[in-house]
Amino acid sequence: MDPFERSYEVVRRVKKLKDSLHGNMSRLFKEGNLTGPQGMVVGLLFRMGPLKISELSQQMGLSMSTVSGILDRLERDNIVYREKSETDGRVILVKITEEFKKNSKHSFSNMNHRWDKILDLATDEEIDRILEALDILERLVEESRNL
Amino acid sequence: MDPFERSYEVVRRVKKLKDSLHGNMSRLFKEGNLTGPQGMVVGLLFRMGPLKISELSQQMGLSMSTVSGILDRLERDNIVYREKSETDGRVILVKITEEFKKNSKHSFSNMNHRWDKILDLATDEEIDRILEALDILERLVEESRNL
DNA sequence: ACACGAAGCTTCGTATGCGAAGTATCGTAC
DNA sequence: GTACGATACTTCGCATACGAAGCTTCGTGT
Repeated sequence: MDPFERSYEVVRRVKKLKDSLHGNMSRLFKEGNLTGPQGMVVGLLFRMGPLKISELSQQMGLSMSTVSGILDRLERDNIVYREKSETDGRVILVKITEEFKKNSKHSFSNMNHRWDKILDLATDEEIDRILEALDILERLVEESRNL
Repeated sequence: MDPFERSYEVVRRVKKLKDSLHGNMSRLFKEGNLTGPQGMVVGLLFRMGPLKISELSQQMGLSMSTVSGILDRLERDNIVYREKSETDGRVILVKITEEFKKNSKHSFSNMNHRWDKILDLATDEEIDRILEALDILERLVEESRNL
């Protein structure tokens, strides 16, 4: 395989992998009429309690402006709401509405549980190999930035 | 690490990796005022000659509707153009404009060359480990679809 | 007190990205 | 030769996604 093909092959596979993970997540959350990112927000809030926008942004690896848009739609559908922090007027705390909490806590934790299972299918050794390979790839991409 | 953390860790890392690759590509192409996907289209056309929309779609792992939009913008900027196939009226052939070819062929092949180099930094053994890990992950995601 | 940079969000413009529905053309069965 | 399913694209509606610019609030220095 020449370098061109090899590079594209890896990029394609990484993309496909990310798509599969994303698609998997989306499919899980779809039962609750949530998209992947929306489900991730709600999952984080269920698990960690109220979060700042910046914390959500950091946890999800997305820019604040993107998170802001996702929250707009979640708020529109009455799933979460924004609340100004009392201690710092700049900060917005995102919380799950009581209504959604009441209606969806059970089914949602169920979804999350199934999501957790995804990697349970792997042996510890396989997990190690995966993380190692991700390390290598990350390093390569990092190094290549200086070419 | 509990299962939740482990799953999210892998997802985050895969996403970060895909972002790095994508960002790297975008940075390279930015010199020619092209976004990542746009650069990929032009790169494929330079390398393989005129292509059908469906072929581009398949090569890039994107839906036809997405490719169609990318082509709209490339056409707007006079970088590529659509041409109806003579043998099959349904088929559209995408070609690079002479203008862009003349102005950008050199710098573009330069970009592509640097892109090729990204994985040259890896040893063959590392490449093998990467592809193996990607295999494992793909298999896991595939299997977990039936949970 | 007040000026002023920094921090936290939102808004805006643009580019992806997808699936569903629509359009045009091709092949084929009849 | 014509009806009709299949194929190749486009269009539409929506949800991400980002960076740049704007707004408000906080801290700090004076």
